[in-house]
Amino acid sequence: MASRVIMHIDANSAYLSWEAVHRLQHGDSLDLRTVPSVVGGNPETRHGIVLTKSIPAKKFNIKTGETIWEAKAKCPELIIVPPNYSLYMQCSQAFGDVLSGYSPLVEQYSIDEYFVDFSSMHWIYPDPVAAAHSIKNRIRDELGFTVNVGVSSNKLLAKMGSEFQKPDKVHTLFTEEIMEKMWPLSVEELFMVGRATSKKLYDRRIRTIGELAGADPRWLELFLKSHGRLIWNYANGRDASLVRVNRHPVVKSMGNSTTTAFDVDNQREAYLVLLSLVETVAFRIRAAGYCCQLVSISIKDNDFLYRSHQRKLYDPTDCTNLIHRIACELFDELWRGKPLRHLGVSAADLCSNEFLQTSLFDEQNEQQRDVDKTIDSIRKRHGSLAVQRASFLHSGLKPMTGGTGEEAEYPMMSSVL
DNA sequence: TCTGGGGTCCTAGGACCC
DNA sequence: TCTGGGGTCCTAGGACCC
Repeated sequence: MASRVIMHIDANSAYLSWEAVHRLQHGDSLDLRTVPSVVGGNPETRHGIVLTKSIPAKKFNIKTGETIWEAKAKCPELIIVPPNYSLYMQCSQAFGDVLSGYSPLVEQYSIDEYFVDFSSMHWIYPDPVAAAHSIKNRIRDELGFTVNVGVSSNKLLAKMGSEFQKPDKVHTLFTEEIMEKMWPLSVEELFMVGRATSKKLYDRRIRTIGELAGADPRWLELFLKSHGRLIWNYANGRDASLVRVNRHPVVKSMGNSTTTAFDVDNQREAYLVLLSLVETVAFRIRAAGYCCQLVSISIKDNDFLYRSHQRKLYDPTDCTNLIHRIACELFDELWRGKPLRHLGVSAADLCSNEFLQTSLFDEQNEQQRDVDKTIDSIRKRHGSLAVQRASFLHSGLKPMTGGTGEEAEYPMMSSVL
């Protein structure tokens, strides 16, 4: 088999770059990328973390995921802009459209990352590195933001390559370069080695990707189970996964969650928050033509203790009221009275709603489904606030919580490339 | 002045059936 | 009265990704 050519294209500081480009296009004179700045939430509503940072902000040691407050302490003149997800969806789309002009084999991996398979393109683009530069420059010149491109023979190595020096760079990481370019890096730089795994590895004197690659995989499996074998293969640059073109978004679950602006300490308020989450979740599963057969809720108390509870359903459903009723029952079984800062609802075990059995004596009757359908169509036409439940009036809560504004057209990344 | 929100996959333990 | 295994399903929690 001819060797494969895979590219991974990653937008540099995606949210922040897109925000910067958008502002420049709308007459702003300041380019956010040139000053210490972050895209982040609002601390007043307890959403205050850094989502993306500019490169000058990185020089102040500001990290993604830390609080706005910590970031400000490191850099008082830091500029903070709130996220605008529907803008990011559009940028992401435009990004993908450029890539589709190069190869039909394009896979969106997340909002700011794509894989492109160039294996069969060698007679159009005989030099993959030149093609990578062309992609990088075209996106920069036409869309106004920069990307990193990793070029290799599989997805894992291409992805690792795109992480090297940023921004606006092309890097290769072919098999013969692994030893020199990848093995000296610390283990936590390897895809799928996070905090917990890197601690276990460090405890056992494995600090670099090279040391992991040289370890005995059977020994790794003793304390990391199957994950040990996975990261050992990755450390050795082995990955046979394919660029999944036209992959039908086989979504496994749809959920929404929210950190409330204040602690929720009574059942009535909790039910209302759950309702606003279920409104969004149920709307999304109906819009995608699904029914769910598993409802789960999660809570986080004011000590950040996280717990969840779920229930399998006998009849699949996409009905707002029914899902909400189940969520409330699950809540009563789960909650032990501690004030809560976060609630979530998720619908899983999705199936098509095409042949949904309608039983006559439950909440899933024809009328109920018609009501949901009607409300959905009004919301699609006039926005999510066009119809809202009376229970939210004067509640201080949003009638629909969660979601990004637009439906994402791609599946979320999975742990296996 | 604390610490988001969207996902996927894996594991361990218990229930239940044969 | 006291004892098998194997298989599947369900649930809770944890790890990872962006």
